[in-house]
Amino acid sequence: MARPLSEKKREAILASAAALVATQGTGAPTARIAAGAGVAEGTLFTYFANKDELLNQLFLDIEADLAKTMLEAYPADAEPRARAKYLWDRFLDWGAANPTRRKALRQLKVSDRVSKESKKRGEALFRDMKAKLEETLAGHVDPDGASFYIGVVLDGLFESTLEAIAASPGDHERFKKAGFEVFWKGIAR
Amino acid sequence: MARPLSEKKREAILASAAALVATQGTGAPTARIAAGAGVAEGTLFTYFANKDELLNQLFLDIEADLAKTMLEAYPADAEPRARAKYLWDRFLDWGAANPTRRKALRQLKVSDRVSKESKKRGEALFRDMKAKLEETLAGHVDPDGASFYIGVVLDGLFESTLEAIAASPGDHERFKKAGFEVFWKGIAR
Amino acid sequence: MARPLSEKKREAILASAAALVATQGTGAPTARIAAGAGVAEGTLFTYFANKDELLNQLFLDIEADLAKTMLEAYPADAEPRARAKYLWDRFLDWGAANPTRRKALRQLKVSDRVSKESKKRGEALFRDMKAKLEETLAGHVDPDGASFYIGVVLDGLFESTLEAIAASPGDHERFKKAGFEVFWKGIAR
Amino acid sequence: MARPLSEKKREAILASAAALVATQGTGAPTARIAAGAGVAEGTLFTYFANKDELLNQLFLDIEADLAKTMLEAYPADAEPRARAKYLWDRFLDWGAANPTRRKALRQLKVSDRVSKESKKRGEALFRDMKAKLEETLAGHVDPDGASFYIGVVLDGLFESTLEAIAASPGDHERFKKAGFEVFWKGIAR
DNA sequence: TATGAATGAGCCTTCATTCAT
DNA sequence: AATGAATGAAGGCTCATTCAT
Repeated sequence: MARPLSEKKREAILASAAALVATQGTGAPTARIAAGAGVAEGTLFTYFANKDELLNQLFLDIEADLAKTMLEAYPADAEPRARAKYLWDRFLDWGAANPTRRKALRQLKVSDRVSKESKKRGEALFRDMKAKLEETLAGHVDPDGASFYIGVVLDGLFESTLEAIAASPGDHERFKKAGFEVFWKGIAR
Repeated sequence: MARPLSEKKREAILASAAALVATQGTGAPTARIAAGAGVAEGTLFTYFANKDELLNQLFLDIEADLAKTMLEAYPADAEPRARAKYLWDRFLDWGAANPTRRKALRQLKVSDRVSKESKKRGEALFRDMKAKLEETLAGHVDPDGASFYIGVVLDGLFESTLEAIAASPGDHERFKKAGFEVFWKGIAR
Repeated sequence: MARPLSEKKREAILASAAALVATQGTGAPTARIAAGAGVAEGTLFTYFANKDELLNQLFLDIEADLAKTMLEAYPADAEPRARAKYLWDRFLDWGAANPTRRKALRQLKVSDRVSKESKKRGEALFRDMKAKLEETLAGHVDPDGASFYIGVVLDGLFESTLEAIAASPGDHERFKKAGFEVFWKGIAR
Repeated sequence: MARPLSEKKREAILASAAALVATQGTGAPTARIAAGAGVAEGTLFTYFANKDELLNQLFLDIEADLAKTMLEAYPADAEPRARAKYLWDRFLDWGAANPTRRKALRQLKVSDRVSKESKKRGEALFRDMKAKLEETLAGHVDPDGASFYIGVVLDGLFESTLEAIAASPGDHERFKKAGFEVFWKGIAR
């Protein structure tokens, strides 16, 4: 190989794809994605075999980013509520700080161009976190349906709360706090 | 009139659109939608001026269906918890009974081809129901942020619970009940 | 036949066709022509077998109108110049009074949807007039190429002069007079 | 650059467009134009943003060609009649030599797909020529309405004469000469 | 490797014409 | 005869992907 693939370009393409998928959905043209990344149309295909691969990689890239963010500096020794609150806050702050990636993720989640395989790999990234959370909540939750609460409810509340924050940014802190309360009280035994 | 526009055909087109949008998103070809409805390609455009109008009408059609379902036979005289439970159950049963329309709605909600105007009109359909719910909950919820709880949280929990039911239909009743508990406890004062 | 074809409707269709062909060319949709005539889309086809026939009939209709206008009240006994001037003036006044039909005619003349047969029949309508004109000019024109002068030059000057009048209506009379002078002097022996 | 836009292809597309517009008008399908130029359907749109732009460029291309032809080797020192005759002959010879482009021009002139802006730019190409002609004719024409004579009459006679030549090619030289005589005598003071 | 012109399948939409009412 | 919904071929244009440079 004369020149190795440039990681910088790969990232630029993913970033451009995120921005366009966020606003236009998966129908965003590869030509426009390439232009947004400052590379030629054809170059996109030296980094991603085809559009579907780009979309799947983008999905995994965002999921990995989110998962990494959530587990960073996790206060393993704090009391349960504080640990849960920590995850919740990280979650929310990431969403508020990355509106584009969050919107792109929302589109990718409903697209059948993201394969089941990718979705499974995406979930796997959160497995560790979920395990930690389950541990944390062991003494707190209503045991009837614990995994349902954790996986699904949290996700739903997260999405909704971010939506509310996006619509009314001034209430960021208030919604963040209130949302957690709903979660905490809702799952209580 | 030579031949009146057939309500049956209009509905067939909307049904076909729902089915295809559910699986392929708003990129589903009009030709395929027409074929699915058993009409000629051109006929679609005598019922809907263009694809965007079809998509917007589909959105409103589904929202109206859902709103109507929820308010039918509302037990205005029951005690608060029962009234809230009634809405929750209707919501969920509709979703479980109409997986295609629900998936289509999910796609339409993240599409920018559905206009803000349509989204506003969609919300209006639920205004009455939300008013009823707020009344119902007046004595129960934490007054700090009641509207946030009701509008957003309910929606998020609903979506998540349906997702969970879709993934594991056997747990329909269990998830339905558990989801409501989260909601009810979560928002309690 | 239950009801005979209505001459009034036929004319309305031709008038609407003239207006639309004038501005949009022969690509004007039959549906729009029908609407402009106040009849249903399908009705157009009970009066004209198809679009080409409509276009050809329109062509002949306009040519016949023009031919008739020119020969009405022809001063057969006046002196040559006056007779020629008479034709010229009629020609021009018709054009100025019927800008829509004139523009439509211009479009139809360059369209291959008007058959050669129709064009021949159109010319035939002017044969008589041309004969009269040739007689009139017999003593005046340069005999070398008389028919060329009469048919072609007159037409060209006519078209150009009308164009000039359309662009600057205030100069109607001036252009009418000047145009004739060019013709008269130009063809002089 | 990967592959520069090929001037040869651009010209092939324009030539194919001229041929098809000449016979079928501006309704000629882009697919057929592309095929006639030996390129893929899509390629046409890398050279021209859309059909209207192709049509406008074609119009300007032909006008520029004609304008250039007329001013080449202009005998600025000859006597007035000779200079006028020179322009007339060039005009006519171009038309006779380029029947396709002339017919296409005729279609484009009556089409509303050629913008006013393009028509204005087309006229500008002849401004210089017209100025030269006016100078030439200064001592010859009837001063009352000189610009009317020159701009409009010449154009009309030109068009008519070419039409006559096209219909009867054997008379080319005769019509060329006769047409000029009409012009020269017609505009004389 | 990077570029962007070239390709042609596929999409949305229009429209002349037919036909049920 | 009149209507206008129904039809499907055709048109303009987009776009993922290929490939010459």
